[in-house]
Amino acid sequence: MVTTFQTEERRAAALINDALEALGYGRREFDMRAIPFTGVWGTSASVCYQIATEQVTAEHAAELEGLSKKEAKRRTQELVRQRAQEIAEQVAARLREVGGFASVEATNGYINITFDTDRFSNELVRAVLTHGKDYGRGEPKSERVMVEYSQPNTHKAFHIGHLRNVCLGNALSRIMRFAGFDVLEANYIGDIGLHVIKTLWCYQRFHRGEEPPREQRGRWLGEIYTEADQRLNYRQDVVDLLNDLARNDPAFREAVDRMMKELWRAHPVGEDVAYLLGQIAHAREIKPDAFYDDATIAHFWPIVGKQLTQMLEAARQRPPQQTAERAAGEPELPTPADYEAWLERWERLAAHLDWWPHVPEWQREVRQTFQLWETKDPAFVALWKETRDWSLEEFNRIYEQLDVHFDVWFYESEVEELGRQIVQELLEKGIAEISDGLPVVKIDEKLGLEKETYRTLPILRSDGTTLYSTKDLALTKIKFEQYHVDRAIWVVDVRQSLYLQQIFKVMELWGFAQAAKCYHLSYETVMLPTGAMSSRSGNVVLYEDVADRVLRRAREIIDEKNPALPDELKERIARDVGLGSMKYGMLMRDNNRVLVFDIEEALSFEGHAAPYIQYAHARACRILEKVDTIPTEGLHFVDLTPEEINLIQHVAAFPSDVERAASEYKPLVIANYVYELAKRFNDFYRACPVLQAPEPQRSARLALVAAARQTLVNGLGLLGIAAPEIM
RNA sequence: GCGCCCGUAGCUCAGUGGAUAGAGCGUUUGCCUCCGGAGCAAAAGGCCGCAGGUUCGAAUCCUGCCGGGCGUACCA
Repeated sequence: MVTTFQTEERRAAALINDALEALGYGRREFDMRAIPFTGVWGTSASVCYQIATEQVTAEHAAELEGLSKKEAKRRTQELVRQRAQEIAEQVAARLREVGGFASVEATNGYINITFDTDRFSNELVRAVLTHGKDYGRGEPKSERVMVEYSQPNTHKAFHIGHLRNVCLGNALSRIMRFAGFDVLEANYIGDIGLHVIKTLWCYQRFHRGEEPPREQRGRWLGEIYTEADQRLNYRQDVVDLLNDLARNDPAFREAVDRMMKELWRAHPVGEDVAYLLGQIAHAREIKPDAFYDDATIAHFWPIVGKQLTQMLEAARQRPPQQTAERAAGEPELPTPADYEAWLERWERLAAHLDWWPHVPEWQREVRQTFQLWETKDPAFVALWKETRDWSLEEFNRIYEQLDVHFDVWFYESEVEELGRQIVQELLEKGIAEISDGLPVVKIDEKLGLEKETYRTLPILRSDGTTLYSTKDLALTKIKFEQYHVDRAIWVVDVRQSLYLQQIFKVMELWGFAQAAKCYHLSYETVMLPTGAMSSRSGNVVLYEDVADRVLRRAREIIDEKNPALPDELKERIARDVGLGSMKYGMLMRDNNRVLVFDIEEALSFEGHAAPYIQYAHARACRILEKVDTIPTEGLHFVDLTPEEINLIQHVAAFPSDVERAASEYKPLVIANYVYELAKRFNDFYRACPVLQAPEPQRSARLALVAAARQTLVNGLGLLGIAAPEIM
């Protein structure tokens, strides 16, 4: 959408160029920028600096030659600044003759042009009110874009980390569509793979016949997955803790003799005692399969626990270590908090010492279960389908709540076969080769790169089962060939960054021109104040739990602020405000920054958050509902206050920010925009009475309120956030 | 080793090579007889990690270093 504001900016640039030419400086390429001062609506050019620099360096070459580098620099700066101002004054004088601008001034070497606010405000307000929900929409573009996002795994929990993905992907889709692209929103469900096999193994082995609570079957399945993972990794987890202790705590290493004596008394298996003694004393890695006796760890564990408790006590007694006191090179001693964390891990593992002997057998069983899938065992496939639906039901409930709707649903299970065929094709074409017994693409080699950049991508397991890459190659081919996608976007965690670059390069090697327009919108991990989320350690925050709390809190506040509203309306507002707050929290932070999710912050509806913006909207609605019609013609925007100008200016900037958000794939641009707009509206609201203002001011302000309200709605809409009229 | 990301106010973070680096939270002090106080105003708080370089001009671009995170062939 080209606004009159932008047209006027271009006209100004053209006239400046005419003036430069007439003054003998020649035409230049330069951008116009908004004047950065508050309460002024206009555009500025810094082109005079360009010209001044050229002239100064030419005219003062001899003088500058004789100076030291530093002095020359300072002198140039001084001369350029003066000259830029002189040129700006000449240009300004000429532009004033041409006329058509409210004012033209030369300040600090810039040419500042202010707009005829009366005329442009009239045009702006009329444009916003006639276009309505389409204000800011871009010209239709012929390109088809597919945004693949969400990609949840069935049989696993949907946690707060998944929310960041959904919010980003959905907002990006809305923005791209609004900017004029033909957008397809695609979901890609991870309904098969090792995690599904593990879950189903654990279900069959330990939970068959249990009836999960109906509404929570998806979540229940996620718990089974966690349990499966804990069981299968049990030995490794135990050994990891011992290794961490031996590596990071000298006191633990020093205690090894005493601990081993105790272990020997309880469980005299010489080889194991000797092994533990040697590895711990020298902080060498303990391996989970190096034990002779399955019961050794069970006997050793209480001893470790006792030692940890003692060390925690000792650490608490110890005065806090001063960094200065510590000799150089000496490692930092563990803090009480370290010991508490270790003890927590110790306790969790202590609860399942009976698992240790079974781990190898369980791992075998999982491999057998994988075979049931590979051979499409009917009973197993039926179980898979049934449990898969439990998860999908939960996902759909969440998408419904978030107002997220996909045009295309892909499933990993549906691209396995095509993936295998593709591996064959790539092998035949010589793009892939067998290395160490499995098909891989040696990308750097194929591209002729000397430095390692894309490395090697395995595309099938050596046992013939499919990998994520096998399926992704197939899926990407489908996107290109069946959906005719010109530009494919993946919204995926940053940790898969190299992996996706590899996929793009393989598509390129394979001959797909669209590979050049593949884009990975990566985002950093969502962490908890307690650290990284990990389903195995149980440190996860589930989406539905957070949503429940946030919506309940929103409801409490509405009950407080607006007790008279009908129940149904209150419920709807609570949903709009609560969900808006959650979504905004996910979008207001740059995507390549780690996001620490703090529930307390999510429950606060004050300050820089969605409710602030929604509140500005509700205030605007309060004003507008008190008049019958919004005047749009012949308004008088004269003697404007700075608050009015700032608001008008920002409303006018919406279309170009939409464009920028789309071209940079950055929903954050809109998140910032909409907050700033609300802020400026609140400033205006305080400073400028509307209903009590005398005519013609009253009409102009009413129209401005209506325009700002509409722009708030449009901007929030791009983030998937509703704008309730009352809250 | 190599590669990517982050480092800005006490904390959490915005910031498109341009003019005086901004918000929120927290702290202190004010503002509801006035379109809704989920709001507003004021104060305090900054070697924009460090050092060079490019430029008329650098928080922004380039190089090196320091600190933190992540990735690096059969997990997804």
